[in-house]
Amino acid sequence: MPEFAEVEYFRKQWDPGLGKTVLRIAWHPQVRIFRGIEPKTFVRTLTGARLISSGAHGKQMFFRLDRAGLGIHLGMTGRLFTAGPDFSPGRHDHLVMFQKTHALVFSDFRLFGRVLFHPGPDEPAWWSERPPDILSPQFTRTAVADFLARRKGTPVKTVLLMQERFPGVGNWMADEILWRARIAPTRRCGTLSEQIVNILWKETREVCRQALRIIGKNFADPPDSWLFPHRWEKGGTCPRCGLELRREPIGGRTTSWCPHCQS
DNA sequence: TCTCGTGTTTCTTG
DNA sequence: TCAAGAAACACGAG
Repeated sequence: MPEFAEVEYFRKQWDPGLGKTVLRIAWHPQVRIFRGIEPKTFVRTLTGARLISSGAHGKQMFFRLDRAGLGIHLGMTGRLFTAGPDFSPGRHDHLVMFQKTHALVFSDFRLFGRVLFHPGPDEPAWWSERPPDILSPQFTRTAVADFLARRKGTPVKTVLLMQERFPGVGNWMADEILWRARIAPTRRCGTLSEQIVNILWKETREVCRQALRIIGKNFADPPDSWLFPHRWEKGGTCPRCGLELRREPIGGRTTSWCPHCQS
């Protein structure tokens, strides 16, 4: 579920814990989302640490504590929420940080999520070396054009899912962007004209901007004028031309698009 | 019982 | 060395 705007929504769910100390943690150390983390250091460092701030970049979140950095990726089914201090963790609640007034919970039943841990107050490389945010001035049309030019033979849908250039774009956002830009998801990057690449760049930013406004705030669904509400409906139709949408796997992901509008 | 999936990593092939 | 595609991961929902 979580892409760009949803990640921002989940990041804020731990806001009630900002400025407060972690009294104890409960976790499932054997679960694969914690791979690479040394259990003793993890528990010792987090216990007694204070949550300072949080940030989201693409699908990656970063929680800064006064003596450690905690990275969370939600994978397919991860979510963050806040519960009362007497919260009792369920089977899929793999990390709970208990504070005096709240419990900060990371839950993920499919275990495609990932927790990254960095003991120490400095920024770890996996956070400081992130690529330019799509809504930042560094996300230029030239950068996008260069990236596509190096992947001439790849379907454009597949390229939009590459996090090193399009951080935060996931399956539904990629489909939404291509639908707006009227580009068929199967098109190879090498066949896109400069003008089409410019439209793609512009719509990428536009979908991110609007998703953040609509979904990032309170997890509201995008309006009927978007492809989003129609993409999973059986016999779903294009909100622009009314003809039936096509659904097929492209680059290993289920893709919904309008063969009439997109070419 | 069987298929599918709003993601990433790793392996294989070219 | 790099690009492209496919498999693997885990489990609930329909």
